Amino acid sequence: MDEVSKTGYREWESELATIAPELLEELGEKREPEKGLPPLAGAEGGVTMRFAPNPNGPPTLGSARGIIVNSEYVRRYNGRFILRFDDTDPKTKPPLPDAYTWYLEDCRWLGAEPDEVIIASDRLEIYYDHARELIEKGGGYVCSCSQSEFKEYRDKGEPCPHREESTGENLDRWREMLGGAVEAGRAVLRVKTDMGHRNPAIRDWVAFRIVDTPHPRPEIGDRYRVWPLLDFESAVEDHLLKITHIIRGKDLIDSENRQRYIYRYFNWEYPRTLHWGRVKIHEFGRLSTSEIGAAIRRGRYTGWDDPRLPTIRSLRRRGIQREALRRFFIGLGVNETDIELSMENIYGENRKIVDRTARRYFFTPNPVRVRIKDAPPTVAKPLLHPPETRRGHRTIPVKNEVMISREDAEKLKNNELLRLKDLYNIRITKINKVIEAEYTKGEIDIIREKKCRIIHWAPPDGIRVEVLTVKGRESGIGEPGIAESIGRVVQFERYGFVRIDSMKDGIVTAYFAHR
RNA sequence: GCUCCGAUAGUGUAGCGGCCAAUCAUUUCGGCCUUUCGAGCCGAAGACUCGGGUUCAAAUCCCGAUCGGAGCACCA
Repeated sequence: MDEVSKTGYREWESELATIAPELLEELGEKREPEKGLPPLAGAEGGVTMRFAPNPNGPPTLGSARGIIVNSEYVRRYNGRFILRFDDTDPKTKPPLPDAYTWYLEDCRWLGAEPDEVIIASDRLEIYYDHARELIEKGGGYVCSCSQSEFKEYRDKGEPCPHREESTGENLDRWREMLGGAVEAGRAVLRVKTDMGHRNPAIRDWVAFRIVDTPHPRPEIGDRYRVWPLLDFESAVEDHLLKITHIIRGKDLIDSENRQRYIYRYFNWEYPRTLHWGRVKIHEFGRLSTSEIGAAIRRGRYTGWDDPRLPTIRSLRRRGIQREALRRFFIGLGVNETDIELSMENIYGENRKIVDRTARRYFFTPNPVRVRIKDAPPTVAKPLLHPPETRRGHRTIPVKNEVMISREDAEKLKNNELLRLKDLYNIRITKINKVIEAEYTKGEIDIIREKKCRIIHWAPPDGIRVEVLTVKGRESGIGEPGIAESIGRVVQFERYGFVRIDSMKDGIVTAYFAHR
C-alpha cells in the first residue's frame, strides 16, 4: 500500500488493473445525470404528500412551487396528493372564505388535481380527542401562566408550576377550557417536551389556545373557541393522512423538532422531511399575503388578479402557461438555500411555449398619425403566424393614413426611407404633430439593401386597445382582427406577448405577459 | 444574545473523494436566417466565498473565519 501511495493516479490505475480489473470497470462507468427533480428517498413503500396552505388569500408564485413540486413527486411515484387547509387561526391570519375555492381552482389549473381535500377547521373534534389522549399519556398540561411569565420560565429553562399537576387535574382543566369557562388568554394546553432543551423554541410549546374571534367560514363561525396551533394540528393530520414525505419551507425546521414530541408520545412514525429556502423575486420583492390583501382594500390594486401581483390568477390572466411554471419550479428543485430570481426565467419558459401558437397582430401604443401622399388604397395581408405560413393571414384595409407608435415616431428623421411592415415603403417628408410621408415604389429588397427600418403600424380606424402591464396601463390602436382573439395569448409584433382579456364598448383590454 | 441551516458563472441549477481545466437553463455579446426588437440555428463570455487540515487525489470530507438565512409567538 505504501508503494501505491507514492505514485500518481495513472500508475495507481494500471496497478489496479492487474490486481482487481473488475473494480476498474466500475471506475469507468459514467454517472447518469438526473433530469428534473432528484429521486425521493424512501419512496419505495408508496408516496403520500400534501400541500397545506392557510387560505388567507389566493395561491401565489410561492404556493405554486409547493403545489407543483409535491404533486410532481406524487405523479412520479404514483402516489396520493392531498390539499389540506391549515385554517386554525381565526384571529391573526383569518382565512378568506373565497380562497378555499381559489386554491382548488389553481391546483387544477396547475395540473395538480388533489386526490383528497381536508379542511382543518372541520376536524376540531379529532384534535380535541388527541389532546385528551395526550394529557392522559402525561404529555400535555394546561398552563395558565401569562405569556411573559412563561417566557421567563422558558428562558431560564425551568418548569412552571402547572407542569407538575396531576393528569386528573389537567383533564379537568382541559374540560373547563373546552367548556367555555375560561377567558381567552387565560389558559393554554402545552406539550411537555424538555424545559432544558438547548433550543428554547422547543421548550413546552403551546398546542391549543382560546380564541374568541369567530372563524370566517360561516359553517364554523363561533362553534369553537379552543383552537390548535399549526404544530399540533399538522402533527396529528400528517399522521392520520398517512403522509410519507413533507416538503416545506425551512422556516418550519424547528416545527419538526416540536412535532416529534407528539409522535413520540403517540408512538407514531414521523414522515420524511425536505426543506426549501425562501424565494425572492426581483420584480415583486417580498410581499406577504396579508400585506397584499390590505393593499387591495386600500385600492392600491384592482384585485387579487391585478397584473402587478405575483398571484397565480394574475399570471394566468396574463397568459403565463401552466407548463412554464411547472418546468420552472421542477428545474429549481428542492434546496435549502434562499434564492433570489427574476421573472425573466419564467418568461423565458413561457415564451418558448407561447411563441409556437400565438397569432401575430399589430398594436401601436401612444399612436401618432402618418399621412401618406400618393398612397394607393390597398389591403395588407400579414401572416397570422410567420413560422407556419399555412395558418393564413390577416387582412387590413389601408387608405392613405396609418398610425405608428410614438416610440417609433420619435426616432424618425426627415427624408428617411422605411418600410411599413407587410405594406409598402414610405419616405418621411415632414415631422410634425401629424407626420407626413410619401409613398415610394419598391419592395423589401431595397429596405434590406439600405438597411432601413421596418416598423409596424395600425389603421386609424382600427380597434382601441388598453394593455395592462406590471408597470401600469398603455393605450393605443390595434388592427381590427385583435377582436377575434379574445381569451388567447397573442404577440403584438415588436411589442410583446399579451393575453387578450376582454372587449367592452369597443375597447379591448389586454394583459401584458412579457416581451 | 441563544439554537439551527446554507454558500458552484449576473441569476438559478447539476455534481457530494479520482470521470470536473465543473452540467444544464437563463442572461449578455457576436454571426446566420427571418418583411417583428419574437422564434430558430451557430459561436463566445462567465463560477466551486476565504484560510487551514485529512488524502497519492478535495467543489466534494474535517476545523475555523466571512457572508447570507431561519427559528427563539397563545401566526402559518
